[in-house]
Amino acid sequence: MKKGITLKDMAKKLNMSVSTVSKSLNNDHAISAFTKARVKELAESWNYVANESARHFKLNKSFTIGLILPDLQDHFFVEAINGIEEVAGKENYNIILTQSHEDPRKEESIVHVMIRNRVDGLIAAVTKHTIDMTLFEKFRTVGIPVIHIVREPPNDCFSYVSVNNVEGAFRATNFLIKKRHSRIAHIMGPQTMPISLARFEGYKQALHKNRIPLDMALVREVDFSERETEKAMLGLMKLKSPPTAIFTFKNDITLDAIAFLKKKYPRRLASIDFTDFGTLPLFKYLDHKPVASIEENFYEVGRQAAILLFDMINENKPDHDPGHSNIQIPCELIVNR
Amino acid sequence: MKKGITLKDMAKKLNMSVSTVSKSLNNDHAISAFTKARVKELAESWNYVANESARHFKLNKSFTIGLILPDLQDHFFVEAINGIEEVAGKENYNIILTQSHEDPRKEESIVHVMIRNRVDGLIAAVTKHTIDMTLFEKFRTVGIPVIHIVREPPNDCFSYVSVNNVEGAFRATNFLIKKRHSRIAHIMGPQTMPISLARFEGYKQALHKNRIPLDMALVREVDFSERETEKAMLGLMKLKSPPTAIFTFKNDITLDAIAFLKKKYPRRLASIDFTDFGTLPLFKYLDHKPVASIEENFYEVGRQAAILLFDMINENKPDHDPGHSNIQIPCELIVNR
DNA sequence: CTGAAAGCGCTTACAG
DNA sequence: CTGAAAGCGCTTACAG
Repeated sequence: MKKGITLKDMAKKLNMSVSTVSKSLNNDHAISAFTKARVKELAESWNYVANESARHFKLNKSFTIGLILPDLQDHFFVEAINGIEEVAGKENYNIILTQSHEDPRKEESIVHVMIRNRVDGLIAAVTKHTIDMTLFEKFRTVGIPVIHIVREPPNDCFSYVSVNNVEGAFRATNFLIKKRHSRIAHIMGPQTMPISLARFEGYKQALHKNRIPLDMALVREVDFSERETEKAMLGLMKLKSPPTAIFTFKNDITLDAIAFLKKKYPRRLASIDFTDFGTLPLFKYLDHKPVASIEENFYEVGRQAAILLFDMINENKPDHDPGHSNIQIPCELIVNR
Repeated sequence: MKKGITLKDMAKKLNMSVSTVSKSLNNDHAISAFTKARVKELAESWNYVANESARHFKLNKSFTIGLILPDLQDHFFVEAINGIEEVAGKENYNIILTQSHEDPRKEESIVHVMIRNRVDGLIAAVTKHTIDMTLFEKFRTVGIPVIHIVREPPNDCFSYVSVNNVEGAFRATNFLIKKRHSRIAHIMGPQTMPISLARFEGYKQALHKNRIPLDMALVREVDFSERETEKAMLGLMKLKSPPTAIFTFKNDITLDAIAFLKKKYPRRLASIDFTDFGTLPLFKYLDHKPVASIEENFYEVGRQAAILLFDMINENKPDHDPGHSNIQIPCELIVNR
């Protein structure tokens, strides 16, 4: 980096003090219009660009928020980023983006980077394997507000914004019931993820409300690998009374399940209805797909999380714990074409 | 932000000077092992976390590189990020990530943010509509190195890293020729994008090498919208001698083209072979897809761009223009299942 | 309305 | 091996 123009350089040229130059550029009301104009003119012609590092340092604010996400390949994290970006942009904040790649050790080292860089706030989705939250408690110690999104933290004294999983699962299941299905299976995510339990809960509630008894033989747990999904599907299809509809944890599982049926039970393919969470962009090109999917509004999740975060940053009460918020964004059921 | 522990606090406690504490933590060889140990022990027990803002300011380095990308929804940009991240991580650099959302005005404001924040280097993919590069020339003025990726800058005096589009297009076309096609169409991207021209060039070279005359009736330009692709396809299919194979600019176009055939020319669907650029993640679930695709190694593009950038950052010769590099990453032809 | 001065938390050349 | 001091570029309470 070359050295840039400084306030001092301009002060010298204009025969005024550094303070006056600084105040002029900051539109301080104490400065005369004439002086302001002179300063601004010079700044313009010299291409003065303020050194933000110096400001950050002086003001003890970085005007930066940290973002820790597991993996940007999952497109919903990108949507969340866009929501966050919208709010951060308005506040003139920058975003330091990092990925944990689902590795808790990487997550730990990122957390320290964030603290060292004195981000003014943090938004994070923890890894699938994060169970120890003492890491994130450090932010409280140093007074940096943290909002968790999408992945529910295992410890519930953190602020958390996500979609309403229970409600979404309820709707997805209810949709199948309204289509006159009664043998409805659920392929759920790993029980270690709180979201899996929330969606399972919605499934149960929908059955209950419609007086359909819960049959645990129809509930299978997978880890998102194709192999596990195939195993789950095989188990379901081998039942004396196999399901006529399946609500799965998410799109990816549905696609593997459908691929399995295509391969092993092609004649059943058309007669089994799927619902799930997610809306993959390539859906329109698929010949076989879920009849309906829950569209998760991750843009809104990101936006709300950022709004919440800036409330905390701007209220600036580091010692006073405002309690933890828990925001659930409603999600919509989309009937696929 | 609460105030954290400072070097001064620790110096006082240990009855030594701030310089000694600083040097100890930085493992300065002039400091005795004993002193270092004492300092580090206290730092540990007090949970000292260095204030990077202060370091950055003092050292006149931000240890941050800026990233300007058009849109993270395009998954190849995410791959590029991962490549960049790998290198930046090793150098202990942070990444400020921004999206231009294909808007040159947004791009301009981002550029200023980057300069204000004194990033040590920048990696950018310009918007589809960027024609004026004076914006990016500002970085040269202030001595911040810039590498362009993926989107070739309209002005060729910038360093640029991308995949080898000419070679990829050559291979994709050649693959069709080897399959004994001779009526091979090309649906190209907008001529305003240099990449479109590069891929068209590869197409022409493959034809030429195989002594197939170029027939401009077989070449159509689209803007990536479904409507335009349909129009292009209709034109091709209405030819007296329609193509038996089509090389398209990218996956998305192929999918729209196939959807068009399904709708309007279902009987021709099976007999037309497609090749293109890109490898969409959902490919395995599609019933109709290109016979082969060029896999662009964007991870490597990002990695190489970052390596180049850090060479420039670390060599630290802001005045000396090292000339512009142009790196082309080879890409592989993948036969789809 | 303007300016002198202190200070944010570090690093580093220099002196001892 | 350790320390005193300067200084990075800003902002801001205070004095005039």
